Amino acid sequence: MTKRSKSMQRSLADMYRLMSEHFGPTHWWPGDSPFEIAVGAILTQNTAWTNVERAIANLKRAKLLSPRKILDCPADALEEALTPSGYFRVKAKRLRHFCDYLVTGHRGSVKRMAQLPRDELRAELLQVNGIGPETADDILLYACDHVVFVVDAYTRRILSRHGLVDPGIGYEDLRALFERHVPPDLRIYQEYHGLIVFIGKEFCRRKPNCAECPLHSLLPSGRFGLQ
DNA sequence: GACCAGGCACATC
DNA sequence: GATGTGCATGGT
Repeated sequence: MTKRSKSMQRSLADMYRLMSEHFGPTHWWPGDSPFEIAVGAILTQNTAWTNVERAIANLKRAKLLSPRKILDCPADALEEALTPSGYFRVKAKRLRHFCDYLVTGHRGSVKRMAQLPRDELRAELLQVNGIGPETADDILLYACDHVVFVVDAYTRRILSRHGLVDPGIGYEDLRALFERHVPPDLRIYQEYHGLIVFIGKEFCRRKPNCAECPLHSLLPSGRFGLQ
């Protein structure tokens, strides 16, 4: 292992420890079933989680939280339920595409779908219109218990602000970086992403609050205040 | 009232 | 292959 690689390994371990000490266990991702988790992954695309919660509550109230119910229900009823999560027309379509895939390919069962090997399932999910790399990895990690590192806007922002990666690093490169340097453990990967979301929301939005951030001590000297 | 949020597909160059 | 644009709501 190269010196550079060891240093990255240490930085990512420090990051996890600091976040973990600050927040304790996050038990991320919320959801009563694997299917609900997958639905949340689609609905949270470019959207605040609070808005997603309302939409999921609507789906539950309308008894629509199952793949076949979603496929059977009229488009406008589905869109109405999804309204609070924003982009409701796009998301209604994306949800249908996913449900169609699930019913056609896996008899409507996320559990059955999860039996596929990780990379095979990932490739299948990426073929579904409306599921990109982050959504696919959310579903793999939290709904299917596959060990995969989820990269999101916060992950890229936090690592680049700490000088660990180039801000323009691509999704797959950043995922590979984590998977090379963090030992593959399901609970740790689930927690790691959850902690990044917590940190991101609290300290690392467009107007970052680095002074209060538990990761402050990891900032390379001279970078503080340059965000 | 402007700006922003855990993306993604599609058009255009 | 990079870059731009539409999609929509609710919080700050």
